[in-house]
Amino acid sequence: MNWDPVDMTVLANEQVIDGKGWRSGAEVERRELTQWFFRISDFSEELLDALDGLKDWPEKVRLMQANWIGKSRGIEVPFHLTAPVHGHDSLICYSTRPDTLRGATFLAISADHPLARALADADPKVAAFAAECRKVGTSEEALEKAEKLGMDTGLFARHPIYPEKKLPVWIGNFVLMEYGTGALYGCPSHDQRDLDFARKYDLPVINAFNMPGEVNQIGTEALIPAKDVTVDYVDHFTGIKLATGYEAIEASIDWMEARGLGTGQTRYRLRDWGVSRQRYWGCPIPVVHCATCGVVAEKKANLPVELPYDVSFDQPGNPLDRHPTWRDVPCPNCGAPAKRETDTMDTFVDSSWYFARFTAPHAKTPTDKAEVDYWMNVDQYIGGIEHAILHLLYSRFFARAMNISGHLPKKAVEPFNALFTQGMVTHETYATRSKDGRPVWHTPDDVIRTSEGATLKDGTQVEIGPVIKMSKSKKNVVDPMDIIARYGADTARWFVMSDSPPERDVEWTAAGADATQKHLARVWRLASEIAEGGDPAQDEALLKAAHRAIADVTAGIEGFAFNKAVAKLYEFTNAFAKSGASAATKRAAMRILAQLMSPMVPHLAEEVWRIAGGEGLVASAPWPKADPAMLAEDTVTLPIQINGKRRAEISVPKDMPAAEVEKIVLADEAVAKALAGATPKKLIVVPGRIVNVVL
RNA sequence: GCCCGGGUGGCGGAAUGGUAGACGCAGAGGUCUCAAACACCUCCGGUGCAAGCCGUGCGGGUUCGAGUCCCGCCCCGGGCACCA
Repeated sequence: MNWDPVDMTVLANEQVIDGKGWRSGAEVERRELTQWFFRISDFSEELLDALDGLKDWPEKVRLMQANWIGKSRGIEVPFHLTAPVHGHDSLICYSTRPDTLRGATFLAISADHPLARALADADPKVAAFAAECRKVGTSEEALEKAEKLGMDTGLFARHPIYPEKKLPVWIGNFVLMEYGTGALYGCPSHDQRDLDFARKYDLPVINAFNMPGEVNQIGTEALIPAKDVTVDYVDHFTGIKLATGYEAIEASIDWMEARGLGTGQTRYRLRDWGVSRQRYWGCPIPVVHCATCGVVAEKKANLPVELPYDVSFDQPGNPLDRHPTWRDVPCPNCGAPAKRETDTMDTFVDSSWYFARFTAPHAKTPTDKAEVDYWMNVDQYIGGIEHAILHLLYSRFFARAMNISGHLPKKAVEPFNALFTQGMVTHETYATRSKDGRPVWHTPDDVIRTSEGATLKDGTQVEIGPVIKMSKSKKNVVDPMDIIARYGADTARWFVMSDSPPERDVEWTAAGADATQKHLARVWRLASEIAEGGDPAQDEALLKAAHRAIADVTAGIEGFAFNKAVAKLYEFTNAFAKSGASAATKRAAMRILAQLMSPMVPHLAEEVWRIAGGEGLVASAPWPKADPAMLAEDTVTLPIQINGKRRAEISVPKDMPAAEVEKIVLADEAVAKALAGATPKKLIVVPGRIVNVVL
């Protein structure tokens, strides 16, 4: 945990700025606490495998989750110390690249490794270095970006394959106790981090392989080809010469296992889910600590344990720790005075199953069997991309756990059938400064923005900040109610849908809302002004446009491409406005337009539907179906390219044979001119698409 | 640092490897009007009198043809396990 030694409190990663506490400014330390975990790691393989079945999830989200779970094939190799130290006679190193063992030139252990701790107890210099290591925050980002530091322990271990080689043992701040075994062997030639470390501390660099036909001199860049690339191994212990990384890794594991030098392992990067929070806001952990019985689960009859209401937040730390009447309870087992667990659960716990609770929000039990059976799964889940990993992975885990505990049916272990990740709405930020220099944020409503800058209404200058996602804390929010109040809900909805694809971030602007209203007024006018008479010869063209619109708008809506659906509605409206078709056909076309618009502008659509002669409500009319016969085109326009550049175009019947198209192309003026009597080298006709003449 | 996205006119954006810029906004010109508003029409990537040339973040490559595929970069955003 991040520990603020001045405020005596645990800090979130977000509250650690440049290694210092956000309030106290004190240097933050990494501390270990006894904590509660959910054993999500038991589900690593299952959560990974099941990703393949999530057909209606974005590929990128499945990829991110797969990488997060991080399945890897590797080996545990004991390196024997030249002499036992503090009861340790070997260091077990984990590596995913056992094929590079030849290049191992040092060992590195985490500052939290048992051996490092034993050394620290005995040597203040090691203790000081370990303390230095712990000053780096707990986030993976902080650890990765921190300068790589090491301390030579003076110990040596023998190389398991080349026992004459003695490798120095270092403590490294980049070695994580949480991953692998907390110890690794450094192979600088084929790992950038190891190489940086080796160059810094002047450790040897030995190639385990070269690119075929080369002898690679390693400078400051490690040689790291992809694992499916064939490389040339140097004196490999298995006898392998040319092999891919994958082949050599498997051969190396087999070879090591056969000689009892190591054990093949399948590991996952996914760590258990630490749910303990030293805070008030979170679900209490229903556990009591008893001096005689130990850790005891609260009785079912006493569940749920509720948070106390009379709490004060006037000092840092967890108010539950300072709340005796809530904290001090009898042991559920023996009845002796005992203490409640005062850690609460991560609020991700709540978001991991709220959708299941929503199926029976008043049930006395977490879920109601009949209701979850009926309502689950979620057909379409919509959320921001920032939830791609944590929330969505925890929910998948939780659903499995709830299935095992009988709270969810088997069908709901993947709770979200389809996922759509929408982008974020962003806006500039506006700030003035308080007396002590801290920013005071202002909402866009209170700011007068010109091309030169921005001021408050009283003329005070305002700093313009970056365009970032709308958030209450930065006050860069715009209330959609303002647009609704000014233009009505139909215009507001159409406007919001019309421009940006929903998966993309959008910088909010109200510019264009006026134009949207004009367009909707135009539709209303077109519907009201359908005059009797008209030319039946134009009916077919209008109906074709209508069916084209049905097909395109439907595809747009189903594909979450609302902006494209709106564009097609504009096209159809324009075609309608130009059409001189008969009144009956125009009314039929207008009814189709009303239906297609109804998801976005339901109120207007009902009115238009009515005046165009629609029966009942447009909302209850069945969605129109495009007639394939109406979508077919008889002639197509083919662009003609000469050497890949568009030079002319011809209009031909849709299924004209390629040979006939060729004749027409060769007779074309522009082509004849370019050819100047010669025959083309190549003539490519892509039916219905394009023609390319290669000279 | 690592993983995942994205980068196309003045702007939002469109484009199964096949006419780059659909559709909309903004802008320019015009018709109507005493005038304006509304509405309607035309133009609208850059450059050039024109033919043409250039153009989808940058540099290479594959292909008859690349915004789209491949390799190497740059920039922006999301995530990195205690922001949720």
